[in-house]
Amino acid sequence: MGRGKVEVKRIENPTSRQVSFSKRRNGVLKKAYELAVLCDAEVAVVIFSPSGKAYQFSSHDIDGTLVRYRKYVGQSQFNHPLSRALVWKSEMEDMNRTISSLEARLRHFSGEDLEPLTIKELKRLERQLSVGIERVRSKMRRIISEHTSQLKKKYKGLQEEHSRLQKRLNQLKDVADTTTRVSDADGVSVLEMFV
Amino acid sequence: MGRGKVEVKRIENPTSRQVSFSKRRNGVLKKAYELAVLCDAEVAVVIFSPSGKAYQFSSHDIDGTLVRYRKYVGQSQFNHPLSRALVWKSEMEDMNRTISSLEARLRHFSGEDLEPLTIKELKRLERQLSVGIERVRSKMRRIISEHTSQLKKKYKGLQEEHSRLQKRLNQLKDVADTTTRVSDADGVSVLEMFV
DNA sequence: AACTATTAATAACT
DNA sequence: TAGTTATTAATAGTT
Repeated sequence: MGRGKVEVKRIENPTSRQVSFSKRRNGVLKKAYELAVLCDAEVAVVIFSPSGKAYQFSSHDIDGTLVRYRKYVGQSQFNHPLSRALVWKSEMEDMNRTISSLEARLRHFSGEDLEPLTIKELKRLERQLSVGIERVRSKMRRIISEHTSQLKKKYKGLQEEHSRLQKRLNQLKDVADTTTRVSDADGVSVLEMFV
Repeated sequence: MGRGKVEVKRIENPTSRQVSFSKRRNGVLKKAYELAVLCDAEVAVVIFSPSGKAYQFSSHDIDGTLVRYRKYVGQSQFNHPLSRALVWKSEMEDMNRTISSLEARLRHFSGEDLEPLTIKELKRLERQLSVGIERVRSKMRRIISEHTSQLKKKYKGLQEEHSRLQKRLNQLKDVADTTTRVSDADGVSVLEMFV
């Protein structure tokens, strides 16, 4: 149906190939449409050009047709959305179970929902709690003692500073007394010179 | 391309429709194949006959082509597997965060990983732990006291049974003594009759 | 993008 | 369902 028979193999000339793609693409889509209308069939066609542009025809909803096709060929493939969904679902159920169990243990640690526990489990729980509380208390003691020793250090520093200042003050007082005795006439307190 | 032009509308004659379906189906699949080979395109075709049978052509992996198509049209549809996957992913991340937080709280209750806690949080934790341990201990006391009172009850029952039996035994001894005194000649102990 | 010579598809019939 | 044929439809190469 052209000027000469064509061999079914890749057209090497890029221009010819592009032109043929346009023509034949329309041909396929039209044929698909006619098949669907004339013969009451459900048809879906997806075409990607070599440059990556997509073309599509579907007589019904394309997602519906593709889902129907997957159901038809069976859900055997592991990478299939449906089976993936099942895998995820089971993973989420797993996580939910983990969460429930963790929440139950937390409630037990708070002394709630103890009804289902046996005396043995209660003993174990008490042991864990007393270990826990002892660790928390020891941590608090350590923190408090660190705070305290820091305060002590600061206090000691201040004390030293204080005594240094006291000493300096006394020295100044001595100087002032002497100076006052020597020349009190000008009426200026030597102490005021140090304020 | 047949004996007379055909209007593009559903063929009413079921036989003709079935025959046309067969021929045109092959036509579409062949055209799709030629398009793919000649023009280096990626093509996927899915056809369902009115009776529900599926036919398919794809130049590459059909699932790959369909996934590529979905990516191409965008993940806008909410029911789309890809966007569903994203929703699931975020839900799972959420659950993972929940699990991590629960595990951290459990470790804190066990007195582990206390480093990041402030003194205020430590105090709160100690309070919770002491409430918890007090509840556990009270629960244990209740259970043990119930056990004890049950044992007491059983013991009392046994005691009563015991004294009843003692009494009965004494009565029998009395009878035996009397009988022995009356007729000891046949050498048979009356007691043995009660064994 | 339009034309046209030629091949391909297929409707009706067997 | 398959083969034949008359006829239309598709399209390769060209303008």
